[in-house]
Amino acid sequence: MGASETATRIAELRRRIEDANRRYHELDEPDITDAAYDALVRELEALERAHPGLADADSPTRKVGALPSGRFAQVAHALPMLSLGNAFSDGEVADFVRRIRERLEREDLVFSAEPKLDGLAISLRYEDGAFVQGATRGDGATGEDVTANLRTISVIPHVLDGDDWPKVLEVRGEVYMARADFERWNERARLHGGKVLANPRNGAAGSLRQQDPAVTAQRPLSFFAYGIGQVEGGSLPETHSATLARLRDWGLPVSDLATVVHGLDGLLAYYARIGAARDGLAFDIDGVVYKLDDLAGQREMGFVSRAPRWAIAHKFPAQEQATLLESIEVNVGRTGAVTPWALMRPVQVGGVTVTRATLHNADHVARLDVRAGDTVIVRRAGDVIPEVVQVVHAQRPPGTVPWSMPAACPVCGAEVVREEGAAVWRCSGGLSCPAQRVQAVFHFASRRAMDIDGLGERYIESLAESGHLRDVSDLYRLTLDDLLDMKRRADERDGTTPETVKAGKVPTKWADNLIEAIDRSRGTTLARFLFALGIEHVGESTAKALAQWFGDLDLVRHLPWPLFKRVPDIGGEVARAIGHFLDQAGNQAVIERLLARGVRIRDTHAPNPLLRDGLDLATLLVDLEIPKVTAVRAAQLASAFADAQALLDAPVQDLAAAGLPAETAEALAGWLEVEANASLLLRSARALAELRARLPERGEQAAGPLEGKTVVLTGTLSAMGRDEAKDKLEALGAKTAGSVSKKTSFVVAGEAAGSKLAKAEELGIEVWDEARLLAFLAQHA
DNA sequence: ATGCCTCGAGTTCA
DNA sequence: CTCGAGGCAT
Repeated sequence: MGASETATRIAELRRRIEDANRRYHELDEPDITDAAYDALVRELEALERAHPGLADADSPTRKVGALPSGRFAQVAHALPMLSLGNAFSDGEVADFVRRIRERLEREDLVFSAEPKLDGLAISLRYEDGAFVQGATRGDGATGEDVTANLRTISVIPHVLDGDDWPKVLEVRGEVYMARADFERWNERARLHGGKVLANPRNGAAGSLRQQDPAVTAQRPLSFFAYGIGQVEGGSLPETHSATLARLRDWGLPVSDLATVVHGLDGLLAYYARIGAARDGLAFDIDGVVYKLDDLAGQREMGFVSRAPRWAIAHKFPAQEQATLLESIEVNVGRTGAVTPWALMRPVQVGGVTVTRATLHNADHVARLDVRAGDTVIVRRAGDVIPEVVQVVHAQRPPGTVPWSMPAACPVCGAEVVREEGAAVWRCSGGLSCPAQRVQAVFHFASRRAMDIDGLGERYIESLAESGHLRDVSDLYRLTLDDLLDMKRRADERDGTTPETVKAGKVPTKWADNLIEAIDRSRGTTLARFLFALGIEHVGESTAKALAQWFGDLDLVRHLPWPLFKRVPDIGGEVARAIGHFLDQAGNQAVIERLLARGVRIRDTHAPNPLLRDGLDLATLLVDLEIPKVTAVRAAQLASAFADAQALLDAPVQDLAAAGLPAETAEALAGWLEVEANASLLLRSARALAELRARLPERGEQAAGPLEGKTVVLTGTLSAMGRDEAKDKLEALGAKTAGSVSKKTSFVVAGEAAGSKLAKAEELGIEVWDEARLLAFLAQHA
């Protein structure tokens, strides 16, 4: 970089940092992430160090934070509130420790370590044990008087406990909003139209800045004390840790994660420990803070311009980062759902490189107002999946255009349509769309469906392109040659042909394995088979229910849709979707071919005798969803007519004679006149009779020990996988659910159980550890 | 009609 | 995991 370029860069950095300061402190609307801000400051500091001639007394590196906004009275801090230097790596922490060791000429250093809350730094002034004034940090020397607002925070004592406090005591600490409080607040705000807060930090800052303390009082704010400022007329202990203990004695909240550690190893171990616990903490933190514990040492170390030399903030890798959104593409899913996703310039977030993130649906894109060319903020929240949180509107380049859903499917060109009132847009191409076909096969082969190991999306695509795979039944007639041909094409297409293949050596082991995996999948269960078909609304759980209640593929595949409503948790929508799927000749043909090519269902059994209760004409009439025909009317009809045929043959006046109001009789007659309705009624009645005939006597089925129990699994089990545990519990009659509610019988918690365990404790639901589960399984094996 | 509670579907990276 | 939406009890 030349001298003039350096000067330009320095000016640019100063301008951007000042702008960010203004937004952060005065507007409570940060437009860049903390990590990006830190990076700017560090770059500027480095340049200024390297080019002392370009230093400037007005540079933001010489100030701490921005000037107060002026809406509150100003308060000069008796002792300045300083910020901390940052460390982003173990090396920087080691440098920090080394600097202290060298200056103090001491080997064994004792530090006080504590989490660094993501909130708002404030100072509380107590005189004669009474809270008299509270102020924000402001620029470090002068802050804003927010005493009235701070008084509304219940954990801040108005009067200190005990009587051994100094006459004047300034307590430094952080006002924050706990995550659960933040969530609860926003939930209510969305429901009842209050102010929705962007994140806990902004929530805390904004709440403390209210002109009306009554508004602040509504906000769920908390506080932790972490240090002291001015002290007069009394003395405090000579170590930081003892000072914290004293503050706690006086009734001030101090984080119980604050502790004393020894040397560099102690610091790094603390960092690792808090980092591991981070997601489970009740509040957001962005790092940990280390302070030399003895005050004599602190005094000896002193300060550099804007921070103490005896303390440092060790930051966690950012979980939020800004990056450039290069384009918005769309994906076509198994059901034809067209979902937009963001393609971004690679960025490190929470330790992994993120390049893509889902944008869910068109409404979501519109809500975020995100466009190609935007700078966006990406987050990896508690889980792994990255998410675009926010657009930095201030950094939008000119000439961007709002994104819109393409009118045609990018894969097959069919029209993209949206159902009335629905959120998702779908490709109308159905199975003639190659993308939907590929996804359908991928789903069929997936682990929870037919479990064909080794059949990935890339292979399926290639098989479909070359015409070897038109539908899932073709899987069962693939030959070794088909697979080798497919692989050759795929490698050519992607330019991934291995050198060994070019040299004439064609590996076939993988193909043998795949053929074997396909063959193994021929023996399957009814639940897996039904799930694998990919019927709309039929996921794993509904497929299991269908299998359990009907027990036989031949029965299921010829059942008219109203009969499916006899299964608990299947209503009109789902029943119709199943019926619609089965009504299509093409789908029946696929099932036929699957069976012809060797797929065998191994757990066929008689229908569940509990079905008996709903297998009558009255229930059928309700299930058919005939306009105006309620349960009461259906019962009247069922007792007045011998069977469905009799009902069908009845003239309107007979219907009325059965006790129906004229309006209902007419609606029913009109419905019966439609040919399709009449035949559905007859088909359903026949199916009902057949199903009835197949029902076994209501006998005492071997009820499992967990019959009627709903179990939720969470965390990692060591002795078995989650799926295995799930199967075993279900074999004993339990129902396994994905989330904890008051209906949950008990929760099995493995290692590192998270929110579900917390929820269980909150609801007072029984929790089993792995040992208890194993013991139970062993006992009932 | 309203408010749980579940299920289904789509999704990321190593 | 998170959203949206279906099922069902109230």
